[in-house]
Amino acid sequence: MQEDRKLAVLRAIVEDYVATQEPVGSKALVERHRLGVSPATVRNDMAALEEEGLIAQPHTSAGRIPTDKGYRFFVDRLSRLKPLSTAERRAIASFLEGAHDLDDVVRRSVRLLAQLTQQVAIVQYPQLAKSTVRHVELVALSSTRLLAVLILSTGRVEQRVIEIPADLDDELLGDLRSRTNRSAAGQRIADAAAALSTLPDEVAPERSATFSVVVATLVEAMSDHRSDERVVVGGTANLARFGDSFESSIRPMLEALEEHVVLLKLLGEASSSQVTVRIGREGPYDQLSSTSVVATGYGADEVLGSLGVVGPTRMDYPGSMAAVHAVARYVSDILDES
Amino acid sequence: MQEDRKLAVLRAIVEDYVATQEPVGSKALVERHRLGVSPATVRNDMAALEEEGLIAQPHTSAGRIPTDKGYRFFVDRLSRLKPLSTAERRAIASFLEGAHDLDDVVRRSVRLLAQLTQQVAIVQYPQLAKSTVRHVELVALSSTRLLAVLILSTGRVEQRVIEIPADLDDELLGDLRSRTNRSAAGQRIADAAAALSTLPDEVAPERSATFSVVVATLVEAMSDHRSDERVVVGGTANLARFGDSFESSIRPMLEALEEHVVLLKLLGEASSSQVTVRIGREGPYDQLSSTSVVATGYGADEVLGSLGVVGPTRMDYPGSMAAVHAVARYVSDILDES
DNA sequence: TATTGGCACTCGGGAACCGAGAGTGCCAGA
DNA sequence: TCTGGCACTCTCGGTTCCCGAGTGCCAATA
Repeated sequence: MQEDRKLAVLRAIVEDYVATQEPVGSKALVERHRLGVSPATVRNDMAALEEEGLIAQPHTSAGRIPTDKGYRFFVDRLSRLKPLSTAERRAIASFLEGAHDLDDVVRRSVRLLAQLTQQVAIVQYPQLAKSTVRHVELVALSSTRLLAVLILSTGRVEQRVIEIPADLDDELLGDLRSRTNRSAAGQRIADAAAALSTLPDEVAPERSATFSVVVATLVEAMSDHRSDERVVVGGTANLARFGDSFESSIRPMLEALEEHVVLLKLLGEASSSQVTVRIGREGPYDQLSSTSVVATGYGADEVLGSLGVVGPTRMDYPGSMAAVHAVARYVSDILDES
Repeated sequence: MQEDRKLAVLRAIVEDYVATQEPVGSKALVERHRLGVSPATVRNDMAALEEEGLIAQPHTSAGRIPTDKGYRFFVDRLSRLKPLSTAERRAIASFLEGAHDLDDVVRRSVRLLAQLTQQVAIVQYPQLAKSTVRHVELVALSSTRLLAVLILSTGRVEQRVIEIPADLDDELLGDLRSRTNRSAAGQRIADAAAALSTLPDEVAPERSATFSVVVATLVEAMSDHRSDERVVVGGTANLARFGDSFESSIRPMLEALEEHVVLLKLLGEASSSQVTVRIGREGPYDQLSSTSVVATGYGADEVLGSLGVVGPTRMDYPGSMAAVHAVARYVSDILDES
């Protein structure tokens, strides 16, 4: 038995099953793919593949379907790179071009990814910790209330309303503005927080309290881990195309999609800038046993956040990986230049 | 035949059907509700109600289910106000309390609404047109690029990157800042846009071009209708509880939920501050023939945006209406005070 | 006149049944 | 090592059949 033909059979099974969503039999296989051997031979190969746990049959008189392990093998060793068509590239570029806002970029990316892959797309907002502070703006709301706006390099904007223990006047406000900006602007979040913390000690005693409150709020905003949980989900309607059983597949997906923390974990496993794939039960989530995640990090120099798609294990891995990769690159570029 | 008993029967049918999701028969009805009459009598009433088109039977040997018209009647005339429990009120308050951001408020509201009603919740961002400008901030990115940040009273923040036709220096930047703020700050969006438009004519000729570009971008940002389409959806997982047929009910819902424009239309029909209900085919959307929308506007003095829930026609109207109403009030309060 | 018990009738849905067809494993021969 | 042949297995779709819930109608009754 030839080893490479056996692998060709595995590849053919994966491709056919992904395309048709039906168990594929030996006869259909030799007809569709020019394997140059008879169905009986293929059957032998299949038996061997099943022995190795790469494929399985749902019931005795049915064709074979790939197992998680089979998909994994396919992804790691068999899948050929599927370059995007120029039309697709153009679509990506033009789709993301008009974005003038971080929110815009994120929302468009999700949409785009969902459309390209025909699956559920997830995009995480750039993580706070990876940003630098671009500007701190303080706007007086009343004589004792202040709106602090934190503008970050990634385009994120955080705001907080602050109650001030003293009456605001223009001079105090100006002082707050210039000192906070001098400490924070241009710094990475962590450094900015550190620099800000020393501010209250550096000003006149009667202003120390006010500075303390403002600085505390800013620092809190900078280290708010909850806002790192921000993700956007799109293409949920593609769940409908799964054709899969509702109970076993779609319901848990919907539930997981609501749980942003779970999603982040799914994405987060893939925080490098390489495209990573989680297949079926490979993760710790039992309910998602029949779904796979294709994800990657984005960001020009360092990884700012992750994005990816979620779909049934039976999905077009090469296509999804290519799309995820391409979108991540475009997003990285956009964030870098703005 | 007593008219009011007939209506009691209708109410009982609606309540039972909503609770059990199964056609309700005459016998079950007299057992569960103390109607004080025999099943036969109820059957007569049912026949009359069916005659009037308020209920129907899915097939001959089944119980009755309410028609859209029946639900409408129930909502308009029969439903008793269902005040929220104090526990629920407390939950709302504490849930929304910690929000320090418009984004936060919106996201928490969706979640809350979805949780309270066990349905899909939709919250629209406050409309731009209804806001006033709180502050315009301009941050230099490089010597020819500028980040404009528009801070609005509702807490919305819009930003744009602007290419400047001249070199930026601190003095020019200061001039831009003070003039734009003098024109725009405190004004309603429409007025601010108008006031800004005259700016380029008021400055020294060599600055006019720069002012033009900045003003144009600001005005564009203020009148960007696309960003009025912003809505957030939550509780999609509750779709799974419909138990309803997937194809006929859930798929179109998922598709509609992706189409934010459609959602806005659904909400928008209800732009007053009263809770309005759209039942089944009452809207122009054929695919959503078996879903209802309970929505209302929020905002303290005027309506800033809408929020509501979407669910199967067979839903708990009194409960949903109460929840929508309550959440809208809380959101209004929060937006008002911040 | 409104209500009620009785009764025949309808019809959906689940259980049981059955046959066709796809696919397999195995074996003997090339 | 591959292939053709063959007996075997099991799912799936269609059909039939029966049970029971629920109805409509009617005659009797308060």
